[in-house]
Amino acid sequence: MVIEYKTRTQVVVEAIREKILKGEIKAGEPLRQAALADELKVSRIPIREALLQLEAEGLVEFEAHKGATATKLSAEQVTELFELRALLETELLRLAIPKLTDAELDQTELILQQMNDAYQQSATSGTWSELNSRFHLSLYRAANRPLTFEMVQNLNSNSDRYIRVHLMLAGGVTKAGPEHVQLLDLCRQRKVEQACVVLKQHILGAAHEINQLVQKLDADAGQ
Amino acid sequence: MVIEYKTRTQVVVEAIREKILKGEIKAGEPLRQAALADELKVSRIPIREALLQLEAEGLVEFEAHKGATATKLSAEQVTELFELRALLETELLRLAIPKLTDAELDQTELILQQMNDAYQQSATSGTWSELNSRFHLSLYRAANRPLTFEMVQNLNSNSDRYIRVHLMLAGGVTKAGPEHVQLLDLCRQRKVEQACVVLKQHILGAAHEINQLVQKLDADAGQ
DNA sequence: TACCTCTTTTTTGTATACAATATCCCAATG
DNA sequence: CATTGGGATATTGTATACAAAAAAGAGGTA
Repeated sequence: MVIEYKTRTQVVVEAIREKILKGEIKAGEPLRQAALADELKVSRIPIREALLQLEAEGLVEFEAHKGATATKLSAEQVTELFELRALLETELLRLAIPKLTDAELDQTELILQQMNDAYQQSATSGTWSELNSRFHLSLYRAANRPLTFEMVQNLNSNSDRYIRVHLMLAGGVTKAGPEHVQLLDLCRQRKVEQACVVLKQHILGAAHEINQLVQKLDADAGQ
Repeated sequence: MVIEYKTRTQVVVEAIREKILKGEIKAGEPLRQAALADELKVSRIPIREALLQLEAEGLVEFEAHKGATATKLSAEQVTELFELRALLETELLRLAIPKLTDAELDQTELILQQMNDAYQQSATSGTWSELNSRFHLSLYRAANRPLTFEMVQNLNSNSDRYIRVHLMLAGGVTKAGPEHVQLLDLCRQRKVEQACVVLKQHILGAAHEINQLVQKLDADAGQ
Protein backbone atom coordinates (compact mmCIF):
# COMPACT_ATOMS: atom_id res chain seq x y z
CA MET A 1 0.00 0.00 0.00
CA VAL A 2 1.29 3.35 -1.07
CA ILE A 3 0.68 6.28 1.21
CA GLU A 4 0.73 9.55 -0.65
CA TYR A 5 2.34 12.28 1.34
CA LYS A 6 1.40 15.62 -0.05
CA THR A 7 3.18 18.85 0.59
CA ARG A 8 1.06 21.75 1.77
CA THR A 9 1.69 23.41 -1.57
CA GLN A 10 0.15 20.47 -3.45
CA VAL A 11 -2.90 20.50 -1.21
CA VAL A 12 -3.29 24.22 -1.72
CA VAL A 13 -2.98 23.89 -5.50
CA GLU A 14 -5.86 21.43 -5.53
CA ALA A 15 -7.96 23.49 -3.17
CA ILE A 16 -7.63 26.69 -5.15
CA ARG A 17 -8.05 24.91 -8.48
CA GLU A 18 -11.32 23.45 -7.27
CA LYS A 19 -12.48 26.83 -6.04
CA ILE A 20 -11.87 28.32 -9.46
CA LEU A 21 -13.41 25.46 -11.40
CA LYS A 22 -16.46 25.42 -9.17
CA GLY A 23 -16.92 29.11 -9.73
CA GLU A 24 -16.47 29.79 -6.05
CA ILE A 25 -13.75 32.14 -7.17
CA LYS A 26 -15.01 33.98 -10.21
CA ALA A 27 -12.98 34.97 -13.24
CA GLY A 28 -11.18 38.25 -12.72
CA GLU A 29 -11.42 38.05 -8.97
CA PRO A 30 -8.22 38.85 -7.06
CA LEU A 31 -6.68 36.13 -4.93
CA ARG A 32 -5.30 37.64 -1.74
CA GLN A 33 -2.45 35.61 -0.38
CA ALA A 34 -3.09 36.45 3.26
CA ALA A 35 -6.78 35.61 3.01
CA LEU A 36 -6.11 32.27 1.36
CA ALA A 37 -3.36 31.48 3.84
CA ASP A 38 -5.73 32.21 6.67
CA GLU A 39 -8.53 30.15 5.20
CA LEU A 40 -6.37 27.15 4.37
CA LYS A 41 -4.40 27.38 7.61
CA VAL A 42 -0.97 27.62 6.04
CA SER A 43 1.55 30.38 5.67
CA ARG A 44 1.75 32.50 2.55
CA ILE A 45 4.73 30.54 1.18
CA PRO A 46 2.76 27.49 0.02
CA ILE A 47 0.03 29.84 -1.21
CA ARG A 48 2.49 31.71 -3.40
CA GLU A 49 3.98 28.50 -4.74
CA ALA A 50 0.52 27.15 -5.50
CA LEU A 51 -0.45 30.32 -7.31
CA LEU A 52 2.64 30.04 -9.46
CA GLN A 53 1.71 26.51 -10.45
CA LEU A 54 -1.83 27.55 -11.21
CA GLU A 55 -0.48 30.36 -13.33
CA ALA A 56 1.35 27.75 -15.39
CA GLU A 57 -1.95 25.92 -15.80
CA GLY A 58 -3.47 29.13 -17.05
CA LEU A 59 -6.07 29.37 -14.29
CA VAL A 60 -4.43 32.31 -12.61
CA GLU A 61 -2.59 35.44 -13.66
CA PHE A 62 0.25 36.72 -11.57
CA GLU A 63 1.46 40.30 -11.74
CA ALA A 64 4.48 41.41 -9.76
CA HIS A 65 3.57 43.44 -6.67
CA LYS A 66 -0.07 43.42 -7.63
CA GLY A 67 -1.00 39.86 -6.90
CA ALA A 68 -2.89 37.09 -8.59
CA THR A 69 -6.31 37.04 -10.21
CA ALA A 70 -8.35 34.19 -11.61
CA THR A 71 -7.89 34.48 -15.36
CA LYS A 72 -10.78 35.95 -17.23
CA LEU A 73 -10.96 34.80 -20.82
CA SER A 74 -12.42 36.98 -23.53
CA ALA A 75 -14.65 35.49 -26.19
CA GLU A 76 -11.64 35.41 -28.53
CA GLN A 77 -9.56 33.58 -25.97
CA VAL A 78 -12.28 31.03 -25.37
CA THR A 79 -12.43 30.46 -29.10
CA GLU A 80 -8.69 30.01 -29.33
CA LEU A 81 -8.67 27.67 -26.36
CA PHE A 82 -11.23 25.37 -27.92
CA GLU A 83 -9.68 25.51 -31.38
CA LEU A 84 -6.36 24.58 -29.87
CA ARG A 85 -8.02 21.69 -28.09
CA ALA A 86 -9.60 20.60 -31.36
CA LEU A 87 -6.22 20.62 -33.08
CA LEU A 88 -4.37 18.72 -30.37
CA GLU A 89 -7.12 16.31 -29.43
CA THR A 90 -7.86 15.22 -33.00
CA GLU A 91 -4.14 14.62 -33.42
CA LEU A 92 -4.07 12.46 -30.28
CA LEU A 93 -7.19 10.60 -31.34
CA ARG A 94 -5.75 9.95 -34.80
CA LEU A 95 -2.68 8.38 -33.23
CA ALA A 96 -4.63 6.54 -30.55
CA ILE A 97 -7.35 4.80 -32.53
CA PRO A 98 -5.14 2.19 -34.19
CA LYS A 99 -3.63 1.33 -30.82
CA LEU A 100 -6.76 1.26 -28.67
CA THR A 101 -7.29 -2.15 -27.08
CA ASP A 102 -10.71 -3.65 -26.48
CA ALA A 103 -10.13 -3.38 -22.76
CA GLU A 104 -9.53 0.34 -23.08
CA LEU A 105 -12.61 0.77 -25.20
CA ASP A 106 -14.71 -1.10 -22.65
CA GLN A 107 -13.23 1.02 -19.91
CA THR A 108 -14.21 4.14 -21.81
CA GLU A 109 -17.72 2.82 -22.34
CA LEU A 110 -18.00 2.43 -18.59
CA ILE A 111 -17.22 6.08 -18.11
CA LEU A 112 -19.91 6.89 -20.63
CA GLN A 113 -22.44 4.95 -18.59
CA GLN A 114 -21.40 6.72 -15.44
CA MET A 115 -21.93 10.01 -17.22
CA ASN A 116 -25.38 8.91 -18.17
CA ASP A 117 -26.14 7.96 -14.57
CA ALA A 118 -24.78 11.25 -13.33
CA TYR A 119 -26.98 13.09 -15.76
CA GLN A 120 -30.10 11.13 -14.83
CA GLN A 121 -29.56 11.90 -11.19
CA SER A 122 -29.04 15.51 -12.16
CA ALA A 123 -25.90 15.47 -10.09
CA THR A 124 -23.73 18.50 -9.72
CA SER A 125 -22.09 19.72 -12.88
CA GLY A 126 -18.76 19.02 -11.21
CA THR A 127 -18.98 15.25 -11.39
CA TRP A 128 -20.35 15.25 -14.93
CA SER A 129 -17.54 17.54 -16.00
CA GLU A 130 -14.99 15.34 -14.30
CA LEU A 131 -16.33 12.29 -16.10
CA ASN A 132 -16.41 14.18 -19.36
CA SER A 133 -12.70 14.91 -19.07
CA ARG A 134 -11.97 11.31 -18.15
CA PHE A 135 -13.93 10.08 -21.15
CA HIS A 136 -11.96 12.19 -23.58
CA LEU A 137 -8.60 11.54 -21.97
CA SER A 138 -9.16 7.79 -21.83
CA LEU A 139 -9.40 7.82 -25.62
CA TYR A 140 -6.14 9.69 -26.00
CA ARG A 141 -3.95 7.74 -23.62
CA ALA A 142 -3.19 5.06 -26.18
CA ALA A 143 -1.59 7.67 -28.44
CA ASN A 144 1.39 7.46 -26.12
CA ARG A 145 2.20 11.15 -26.31
CA PRO A 146 2.91 12.19 -22.75
CA LEU A 147 3.82 15.78 -23.50
CA THR A 148 0.84 16.46 -25.73
CA PHE A 149 -1.40 14.57 -23.35
CA GLU A 150 -0.37 16.78 -20.48
CA MET A 151 -1.02 19.90 -22.51
CA VAL A 152 -4.47 18.68 -23.41
CA GLN A 153 -5.14 17.96 -19.77
CA ASN A 154 -4.29 21.54 -18.92
CA LEU A 155 -6.41 22.94 -21.69
CA ASN A 156 -9.25 20.76 -20.51
CA SER A 157 -9.08 22.02 -16.97
CA ASN A 158 -9.13 25.50 -18.41
CA SER A 159 -12.20 24.86 -20.50
CA ASP A 160 -13.78 23.13 -17.58
CA ARG A 161 -15.20 26.06 -15.70
CA TYR A 162 -16.73 27.45 -18.88
CA ILE A 163 -18.23 24.07 -19.60
CA ARG A 164 -19.64 23.93 -16.10
CA VAL A 165 -21.28 27.31 -16.45
CA HIS A 166 -22.65 26.16 -19.75
CA LEU A 167 -24.05 23.02 -18.18
CA MET A 168 -25.77 25.00 -15.50
CA LEU A 169 -27.30 27.69 -17.63
CA ALA A 170 -27.94 25.92 -20.89
CA GLY A 171 -28.63 22.27 -21.61
CA GLY A 172 -25.17 21.52 -22.92
CA VAL A 173 -25.35 17.93 -21.82
CA THR A 174 -28.21 16.79 -24.01
CA LYS A 175 -26.20 17.11 -27.19
CA ALA A 176 -22.96 15.78 -25.74
CA GLY A 177 -24.45 12.38 -24.88
CA PRO A 178 -25.23 11.14 -28.39
CA GLU A 179 -22.01 12.66 -29.73
CA HIS A 180 -19.95 10.72 -27.21
CA VAL A 181 -21.70 7.48 -28.13
CA GLN A 182 -21.11 8.13 -31.80
CA LEU A 183 -17.46 8.96 -31.17
CA LEU A 184 -16.79 5.81 -29.18
CA ASP A 185 -18.54 3.76 -31.84
CA LEU A 186 -16.34 5.17 -34.60
CA CYS A 187 -13.30 4.39 -32.47
CA ARG A 188 -14.40 0.78 -32.14
CA GLN A 189 -14.77 0.59 -35.89
CA ARG A 190 -11.34 2.19 -36.31
CA LYS A 191 -12.76 4.83 -38.59
CA VAL A 192 -10.03 7.31 -37.89
CA GLU A 193 -10.96 10.21 -40.10
CA GLN A 194 -14.66 10.11 -39.32
CA ALA A 195 -13.95 9.95 -35.62
CA CYS A 196 -11.67 12.97 -35.88
CA VAL A 197 -14.32 14.93 -37.74
CA VAL A 198 -16.91 14.11 -35.08
CA LEU A 199 -14.51 15.03 -32.30
CA LYS A 200 -13.63 18.30 -33.95
CA GLN A 201 -17.28 19.19 -34.39
CA HIS A 202 -17.98 18.13 -30.83
CA ILE A 203 -15.35 20.50 -29.47
CA LEU A 204 -16.02 23.39 -31.80
CA GLY A 205 -19.76 23.07 -31.29
CA ALA A 206 -19.32 23.38 -27.56
CA ALA A 207 -17.02 26.33 -28.17
CA HIS A 208 -19.66 28.07 -30.20
CA GLU A 209 -22.36 27.71 -27.58
CA ILE A 210 -20.10 28.66 -24.72
CA ASN A 211 -18.95 31.65 -26.65
CA GLN A 212 -22.43 33.01 -26.99
CA LEU A 213 -22.90 32.47 -23.29
CA VAL A 214 -19.66 34.24 -22.40
CA GLN A 215 -20.54 37.20 -24.58
CA LYS A 216 -23.95 37.43 -23.00
CA LEU A 217 -22.52 37.24 -19.49
CA ASP A 218 -19.94 39.89 -20.30
CA ALA A 219 -22.63 42.13 -21.73
CA ASP A 220 -24.76 41.70 -18.62
CA ALA A 221 -21.80 42.40 -16.38
CA GLY A 222 -20.91 45.47 -18.39
CA GLN A 223 -24.18 47.20 -17.66
CA MET B 1 10.57 55.93 -20.49
CA VAL B 2 9.52 52.77 -18.79
CA ILE B 3 11.82 51.34 -16.18
CA GLU B 4 11.35 47.64 -15.78
CA TYR B 5 11.63 46.60 -12.18
CA LYS B 6 12.26 42.93 -11.95
CA THR B 7 11.68 40.85 -8.91
CA ARG B 8 14.54 38.69 -7.76
CA THR B 9 12.52 35.67 -8.80
CA GLN B 10 12.31 36.92 -12.38
CA VAL B 11 16.04 37.57 -12.49
CA VAL B 12 16.71 34.10 -11.13
CA VAL B 13 14.39 32.48 -13.68
CA GLU B 14 16.36 34.07 -16.50
CA ALA B 15 19.69 33.20 -14.95
CA ILE B 16 18.88 29.53 -14.47
CA ARG B 17 17.17 29.25 -17.84
CA GLU B 18 20.30 30.58 -19.52
CA LYS B 19 22.45 28.17 -17.58
CA ILE B 20 20.36 25.26 -18.78
CA LEU B 21 20.14 26.41 -22.37
CA LYS B 22 23.85 27.11 -22.52
CA GLY B 23 24.54 23.64 -21.25
CA GLU B 24 26.23 25.03 -18.17
CA ILE B 25 23.76 22.91 -16.27
CA LYS B 26 23.49 19.58 -18.03
CA ALA B 27 20.36 17.51 -18.48
CA GLY B 28 19.66 15.32 -15.48
CA GLU B 29 21.83 17.39 -13.18
CA PRO B 30 20.33 18.21 -9.77
CA LEU B 31 19.75 21.87 -8.93
CA ARG B 32 20.57 22.46 -5.28
CA GLN B 33 18.59 25.34 -3.89
CA ALA B 34 21.19 26.42 -1.36
CA ALA B 35 23.99 26.40 -3.93
CA LEU B 36 21.98 28.45 -6.40
CA ALA B 37 20.91 30.86 -3.69
CA ASP B 38 24.50 31.31 -2.66
CA GLU B 39 25.71 31.81 -6.20
CA LEU B 40 22.98 34.27 -7.16
CA LYS B 41 23.11 36.07 -3.82
CA VAL B 42 19.47 35.63 -2.93
CA SER B 43 17.61 33.52 -0.40
CA ARG B 44 16.13 30.16 -1.30
CA ILE B 45 12.63 31.59 -1.65
CA PRO B 46 13.14 33.23 -5.05
CA ILE B 47 15.14 30.19 -6.12
CA ARG B 48 12.24 27.89 -5.33
CA GLU B 49 9.76 30.14 -7.09
CA ALA B 50 12.01 30.32 -10.12
CA LEU B 51 12.37 26.55 -10.22
CA LEU B 52 8.59 26.19 -10.17
CA GLN B 53 8.27 28.49 -13.14
CA LEU B 54 10.98 26.64 -15.01
CA GLU B 55 9.17 23.42 -14.27
CA ALA B 56 6.13 24.86 -16.02
CA GLU B 57 8.35 25.65 -18.99
CA GLY B 58 9.48 22.06 -18.98
CA LEU B 59 13.14 22.84 -18.39
CA VAL B 60 13.17 21.49 -14.87
CA GLU B 61 11.58 18.62 -12.99
CA PHE B 62 10.55 19.06 -9.41
CA GLU B 63 10.05 16.17 -7.02
CA ALA B 64 8.76 16.74 -3.52
CA HIS B 65 11.49 16.49 -0.88
CA LYS B 66 14.02 15.44 -3.48
CA GLY B 67 14.60 18.66 -5.32
CA ALA B 68 14.81 19.80 -8.90
CA THR B 69 16.78 18.45 -11.83
CA ALA B 70 17.25 19.79 -15.33
CA THR B 71 14.92 17.69 -17.46
CA LYS B 72 16.55 15.02 -19.52
CA LEU B 73 14.59 14.16 -22.62
CA SER B 74 14.72 10.69 -24.13
CA ALA B 75 14.88 10.24 -27.89
CA GLU B 76 11.12 9.61 -27.89
CA GLN B 77 10.47 12.79 -25.99
CA VAL B 78 12.63 14.81 -28.35
CA THR B 79 10.67 13.37 -31.24
CA GLU B 80 7.37 14.24 -29.62
CA LEU B 81 8.55 17.73 -28.80
CA PHE B 82 9.46 18.46 -32.39
CA GLU B 83 6.36 16.82 -33.84
CA LEU B 84 4.26 18.92 -31.52
CA ARG B 85 6.12 21.99 -32.68
CA ALA B 86 5.53 21.00 -36.28
CA LEU B 87 1.81 20.65 -35.64
CA LEU B 88 1.40 23.94 -33.79
CA GLU B 89 3.78 26.00 -35.87
CA THR B 90 2.32 25.00 -39.22
CA GLU B 91 -1.09 25.89 -37.83
CA LEU B 92 0.17 29.30 -36.78
CA LEU B 93 1.90 29.84 -40.11
CA ARG B 94 -1.24 28.87 -42.01
CA LEU B 95 -3.22 31.49 -40.13
CA ALA B 96 -0.47 34.09 -40.29
CA ILE B 97 0.46 34.12 -43.96
CA PRO B 98 -2.70 35.83 -45.23
CA LYS B 99 -2.30 38.51 -42.61
CA LEU B 100 1.44 39.18 -42.85
CA THR B 101 2.16 42.77 -43.79
CA ASP B 102 5.08 43.80 -45.98
CA ALA B 103 6.60 45.57 -43.02
CA GLU B 104 6.56 42.36 -41.02
CA LEU B 105 8.06 40.41 -43.88
CA ASP B 106 10.84 42.94 -44.22
CA GLN B 107 11.43 42.80 -40.50
CA THR B 108 11.73 39.04 -40.70
CA GLU B 109 14.15 39.32 -43.61
CA LEU B 110 16.31 41.52 -41.44
CA ILE B 111 16.54 38.80 -38.84
CA LEU B 112 17.55 36.40 -41.55
CA GLN B 113 20.42 38.68 -42.52
CA GLN B 114 21.53 38.95 -38.92
CA MET B 115 21.56 35.19 -38.72
CA ASN B 116 23.73 35.06 -41.76
CA ASP B 117 26.12 37.58 -40.23
CA ALA B 118 26.18 35.68 -36.97
CA TYR B 119 27.01 32.51 -38.84
CA GLN B 120 29.78 34.14 -40.88
CA GLN B 121 31.39 35.44 -37.75
CA SER B 122 31.04 32.01 -36.26
CA ALA B 123 29.50 33.60 -33.23
CA THR B 124 28.39 31.58 -30.26
CA SER B 125 25.56 29.18 -30.92
CA GLY B 126 23.56 31.16 -28.37
CA THR B 127 23.05 34.21 -30.55
CA TRP B 128 22.32 32.16 -33.66
CA SER B 129 19.78 30.16 -31.74
CA GLU B 130 18.21 33.29 -30.34
CA LEU B 131 17.87 34.74 -33.84
CA ASN B 132 16.51 31.46 -35.12
CA SER B 133 13.70 31.59 -32.57
CA ARG B 134 13.00 35.21 -33.38
CA PHE B 135 12.82 34.42 -37.09
CA HIS B 136 10.24 31.71 -36.60
CA LEU B 137 8.20 33.61 -34.06
CA SER B 138 8.12 36.76 -36.16
CA LEU B 139 6.32 34.76 -38.85
CA TYR B 140 3.70 33.52 -36.39
CA ARG B 141 2.86 36.75 -34.64
CA ALA B 142 0.41 37.82 -37.33
CA ALA B 143 -1.69 34.72 -36.67
CA ASN B 144 -2.96 36.55 -33.63
CA ARG B 145 -3.14 33.48 -31.42
CA PRO B 146 -1.66 34.54 -28.11
CA LEU B 147 -2.23 31.26 -26.31
CA THR B 148 -0.83 29.07 -29.06
CA PHE B 149 1.98 31.52 -29.60
CA GLU B 150 3.02 31.29 -26.00
CA MET B 151 3.00 27.51 -26.11
CA VAL B 152 5.18 27.52 -29.18
CA GLN B 153 7.56 29.87 -27.44
CA ASN B 154 7.89 27.42 -24.58
CA LEU B 155 8.39 24.48 -26.86
CA ASN B 156 11.03 26.45 -28.70
CA SER B 157 12.97 27.22 -25.57
CA ASN B 158 12.82 23.55 -24.78
CA SER B 159 14.16 22.52 -28.16
CA ASP B 160 16.74 25.20 -27.92
CA ARG B 161 19.38 23.47 -25.90
CA TYR B 162 19.20 20.43 -28.16
CA ILE B 163 19.51 22.68 -31.18
CA ARG B 164 22.52 24.36 -29.63
CA VAL B 165 24.25 21.06 -29.03
CA HIS B 166 23.43 20.13 -32.58
CA LEU B 167 24.92 23.36 -33.86
CA MET B 168 28.12 22.78 -31.97
CA LEU B 169 28.69 19.17 -32.84
CA ALA B 170 27.18 18.92 -36.31
CA GLY B 171 26.76 21.52 -39.01
CA GLY B 172 23.07 22.03 -38.42
CA VAL B 173 23.21 25.60 -39.59
CA THR B 174 24.25 24.96 -43.16
CA LYS B 175 20.95 23.40 -44.09
CA ALA B 176 18.81 25.78 -42.09
CA GLY B 177 19.97 28.85 -44.02
CA PRO B 178 18.53 27.98 -47.46
CA GLU B 179 15.39 26.54 -45.86
CA HIS B 180 14.72 29.80 -44.06
CA VAL B 181 15.15 31.77 -47.28
CA GLN B 182 12.79 29.45 -49.10
CA LEU B 183 10.24 29.66 -46.31
CA LEU B 184 10.22 33.44 -46.22
CA ASP B 185 9.93 33.53 -49.99
CA LEU B 186 6.87 31.28 -49.96
CA CYS B 187 5.34 33.52 -47.30
CA ARG B 188 5.85 36.55 -49.50
CA GLN B 189 4.12 34.75 -52.33
CA ARG B 190 1.30 33.75 -49.96
CA LYS B 191 1.71 30.12 -50.92
CA VAL B 192 0.23 28.82 -47.71
CA GLU B 193 0.30 25.08 -48.23
CA GLN B 194 3.76 24.98 -49.72
CA ALA B 195 5.11 27.11 -46.93
CA CYS B 196 3.58 24.81 -44.34
CA VAL B 197 5.11 21.77 -46.00
CA VAL B 198 8.54 23.40 -46.02
CA LEU B 199 8.19 24.43 -42.39
CA LYS B 200 7.11 20.97 -41.36
CA GLN B 201 10.05 19.40 -43.14
CA HIS B 202 12.35 22.00 -41.65
CA ILE B 203 11.28 21.13 -38.12
CA LEU B 204 11.08 17.39 -38.57
CA GLY B 205 14.40 17.31 -40.40
CA ALA B 206 16.07 19.02 -37.48
CA ALA B 207 14.32 16.60 -35.15
CA HIS B 208 15.72 13.65 -37.04
CA GLU B 209 19.29 14.86 -36.90
CA ILE B 210 19.09 15.88 -33.28
CA ASN B 211 17.60 12.55 -32.43
CA GLN B 212 20.54 10.67 -33.85
CA LEU B 213 22.80 12.93 -31.86
CA VAL B 214 20.88 12.40 -28.64
CA GLN B 215 20.95 8.66 -29.05
CA LYS B 216 24.67 8.73 -29.70
CA LEU B 217 25.30 10.91 -26.65
CA ASP B 218 23.18 8.66 -24.48
CA ALA B 219 24.99 5.60 -25.73
CA ASP B 220 28.36 7.21 -25.00
CA ALA B 221 27.20 8.24 -21.54
CA GLY B 222 25.90 4.76 -20.83
CA GLN B 223 29.31 3.16 -21.22
C1' DT C 1 30.71 -9.61 2.22
C1' DA C 2 25.89 -8.54 2.26
C1' DC C 3 22.30 -6.72 4.85
C1' DC C 4 19.74 -4.52 8.30
C1' DT C 5 19.01 -0.66 11.67
C1' DC C 6 19.96 3.35 14.03
C1' DT C 7 22.26 7.88 13.95
C1' DT C 8 24.09 11.85 11.66
C1' DT C 9 24.08 14.98 7.97
C1' DT C 10 22.20 17.12 4.11
C1' DT C 11 18.46 18.99 1.69
C1' DT C 12 13.93 20.38 1.12
C1' DG C 13 9.41 22.42 2.99
C1' DT C 14 7.11 26.02 5.63
C1' DA C 15 6.37 29.63 9.26
C1' DT C 16 7.57 34.00 10.77
C1' DA C 17 9.47 38.56 10.32
C1' DC C 18 10.69 42.31 7.81
C1' DA C 19 11.40 45.13 3.40
C1' DA C 20 9.62 47.01 -0.82
C1' DT C 21 5.95 48.27 -3.58
C1' DA C 22 1.41 49.59 -4.65
C1' DT C 23 -3.07 51.44 -3.21
C1' DC C 24 -6.04 54.40 -0.80
C1' DC C 25 -7.42 58.53 1.44
C1' DC C 26 -7.45 63.26 2.25
C1' DA C 27 -5.84 67.79 2.36
C1' DA C 28 -4.05 71.59 -0.32
C1' DT C 29 -3.97 74.08 -4.59
C1' DG C 30 -5.26 75.71 -9.09
C1' DC D 1 -14.79 70.98 -8.77
C1' DA D 2 -11.00 68.46 -10.49
C1' DT D 3 -6.35 67.40 -9.56
C1' DT D 4 -2.00 66.77 -7.42
C1' DG D 5 0.99 65.50 -3.61
C1' DG D 6 2.06 63.03 0.37
C1' DG D 7 1.44 60.22 4.15
C1' DA D 8 -1.15 56.04 6.09
C1' DT D 9 -2.52 51.38 4.96
C1' DA D 10 -2.71 47.14 2.63
C1' DT D 11 -0.40 43.80 -0.06
C1' DT D 12 3.25 41.57 -2.12
C1' DG D 13 8.38 40.10 -2.19
C1' DT D 14 12.28 38.07 0.24
C1' DA D 15 15.43 36.84 4.16
C1' DT D 16 15.94 34.17 8.10
C1' DA D 17 14.86 30.40 11.16
C1' DC D 18 13.12 26.19 12.10
C1' DA D 19 10.64 21.59 10.99
C1' DA D 20 10.37 17.51 8.22
C1' DA D 21 11.95 14.41 5.06
C1' DA D 22 15.56 11.99 2.49
C1' DA D 23 20.33 10.54 1.95
C1' DA D 24 24.60 9.13 3.76
C1' DG D 25 27.23 6.87 7.15
C1' DA D 26 28.43 3.75 11.16
C1' DG D 27 28.08 -0.14 13.56
C1' DG D 28 26.50 -4.64 14.36
C1' DT D 29 24.88 -9.39 12.83
C1' DA D 30 24.40 -13.37 9.93
